Amino acid sequence: MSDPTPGLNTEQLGAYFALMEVSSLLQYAVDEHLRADGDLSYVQFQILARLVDAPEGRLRMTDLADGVVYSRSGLTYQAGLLDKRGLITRSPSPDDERSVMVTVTDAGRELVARVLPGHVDSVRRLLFEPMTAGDLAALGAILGRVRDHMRATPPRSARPRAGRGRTG
Amino acid sequence: MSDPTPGLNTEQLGAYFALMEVSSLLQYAVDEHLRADGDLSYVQFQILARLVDAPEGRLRMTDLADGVVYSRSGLTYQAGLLDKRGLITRSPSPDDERSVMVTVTDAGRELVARVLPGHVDSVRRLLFEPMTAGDLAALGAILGRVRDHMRATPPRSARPRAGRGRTG
DNA sequence: TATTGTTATACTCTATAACTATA
DNA sequence: TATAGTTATAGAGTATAACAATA
Repeated sequence: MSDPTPGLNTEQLGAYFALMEVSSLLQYAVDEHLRADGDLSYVQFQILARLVDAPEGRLRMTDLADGVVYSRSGLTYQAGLLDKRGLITRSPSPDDERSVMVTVTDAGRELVARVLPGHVDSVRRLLFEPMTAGDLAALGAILGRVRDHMRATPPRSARPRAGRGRTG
Repeated sequence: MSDPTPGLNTEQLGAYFALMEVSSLLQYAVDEHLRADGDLSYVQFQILARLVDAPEGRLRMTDLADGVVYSRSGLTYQAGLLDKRGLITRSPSPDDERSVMVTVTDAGRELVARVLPGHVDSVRRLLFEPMTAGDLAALGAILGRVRDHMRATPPRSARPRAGRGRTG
């Protein structure tokens, strides 16, 4: 990786490392906040945030698993934790008896509301503070394109969609 | 997060989400490869790569812990695994009897060499394929600046440097 | 006293596989 | 048969605290 980089030039290598370090530091900082402010992991926050954003505050387990990179059992585990804390409820779906509807409770909404300002504040301080308006536009455009590309690129060996990896 | 976003506008939110998703997908893909090609986790690869890059292929434990986001005990654990596999050796430092010098073995170097092409290839396919030369330059510049900013920004409550988090 | 590193330990998270039930 | 979800279980990883040795 010093010089004889087989395949990536210096500029690419720098961008790659910067990306990984930035996201890792950001992830770390955000996670720390969520834990301190609301005793939530990043994953748990994502689940709650998705529910808060969903119509009527509810989604099926499958829909949740589809967004959060996760195995089904992992989601069940996390949902169990959130359920135990009274932040969500789970009930059988009327449409499809196999499905489980997950619903945010008021307590869940309150927690998200309580935690969001600090979360957003970290992101602004760490990520956006050193950026110009032009940087923001460029970054958003580039990363948006990359994300679409990644979503469209099969993980080398095609895999079933739901649960982006290692589905049991 | 739907509309009444307290503090981040739509553009910022989009860039933030894109960044997190891109890095998460990339991390995931790269990790999968390292495991398949060399039975290495990303962290283990980072440790080996740093050693390969170091003069004479060796670093003190502290220097390693300083680069890889880690607690000391976590590094000891990982070093133990790499040691057991014959990829590194550990020996007391002649200078400072407290320190431990970690050295990559030939087997360690070979493994890194074997794994690197696939690693680099994933990164190119996923991250750089959809980017123009201009994109690359812009991304590198912006993220480089952000990284420097993050490194300089104390984690809200100042902390000792080594072991970027929760040092005992 | 501060620093370096290890150990013991407990805990969180994730994945796998087997299972139930509905479709 | 395929899909939705749970459970049991095992394994990887990480943090904390106590510790030993050296500075």
